[in-house]
Amino acid sequence: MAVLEDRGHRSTAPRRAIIRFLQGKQEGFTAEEIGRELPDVGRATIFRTVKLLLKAGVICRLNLPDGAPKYSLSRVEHHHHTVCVRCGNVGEFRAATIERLMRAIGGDIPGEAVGHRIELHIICNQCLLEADSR
Amino acid sequence: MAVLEDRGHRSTAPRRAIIRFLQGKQEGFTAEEIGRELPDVGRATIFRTVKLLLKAGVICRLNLPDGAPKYSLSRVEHHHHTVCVRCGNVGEFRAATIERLMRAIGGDIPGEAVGHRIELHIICNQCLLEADSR
DNA sequence: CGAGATACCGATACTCAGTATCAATGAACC
DNA sequence: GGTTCATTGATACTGAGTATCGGTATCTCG
Ligand SMILES: [Zn+2]
Ligand SMILES: [Zn+2]
Ligand SMILES: [Zn+2]
Ligand SMILES: [Zn+2]
Repeated sequence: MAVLEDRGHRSTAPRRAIIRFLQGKQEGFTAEEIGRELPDVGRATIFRTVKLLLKAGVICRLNLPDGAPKYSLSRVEHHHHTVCVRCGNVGEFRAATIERLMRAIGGDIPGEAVGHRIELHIICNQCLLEADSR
Repeated sequence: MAVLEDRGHRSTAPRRAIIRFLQGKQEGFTAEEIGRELPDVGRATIFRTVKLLLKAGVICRLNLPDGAPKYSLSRVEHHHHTVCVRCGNVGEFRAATIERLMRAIGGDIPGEAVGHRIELHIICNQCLLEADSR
């Protein structure tokens, strides 16, 4: 995980700490959450590093309808997100059919298509279970 | 456009002003933009009314990667947005194929699909023209 | 290794979108 | 017209993110 070095950035203790932290995380996390777990790292540095990692494509940001944006390790190249509307947990999915369809729609629309972003809103299995058992 | 009255809200001067303003708008607009055009309406009231109109389905919010969220009159029932990555202008589109596909994908994914949100990132014709003429 | 250039750091103060509070107002209903 | 209570605007606040800046650590090169 020498993404930053590869891009000409320095390897520093705060950056290593942040990268190590988010490698462990399976779910999405907020910037504030990183700060809580790494109290020795300054707030500004957290936002700076998150921005670097975004640009490097290591993580992706998810702007949810309310609440702070969530970040998540991006495990595969191009992908989209599932978001549980109850608990806010974030997952990833990929579907070649979508990509093909979005390319087709891009052709039908005035202007030049350059990308897209898709969110699938779900109620995750865990939340379904909790709802049942109540 | 008696959306608010229909939902049991009162018809007040600020609310009428805001609704009149955004009926004229073809493109997306920000909350701050409303305030600039309606300086007599208090800031809090603008946000309050925007929230009401969101809940009523009259407008929709678009959380762009950076910058303030944009709102736009929602002209048709269920739709998705095109966003120009240069100028930020917002459009709407609909495609039955997408809806069918998203339903199918929802079935393949753990949890219960309850909705989705799709953004098509484009460079709009106007921005393409400007780029050419330079 | 040692020195110099400079990227990076944390603390702090700031911006900007949105929200809570609250006294005053004015719709709605009779 | 009078009562009620939703709504208003001013103001103060929150919370995410950014600018600034003096000090520090990393890199590079000799
Ligand atoms: Zn992702
Ligand atoms: Zn895609
Ligand atoms: Zn819309
Ligand atoms: Zn454009």
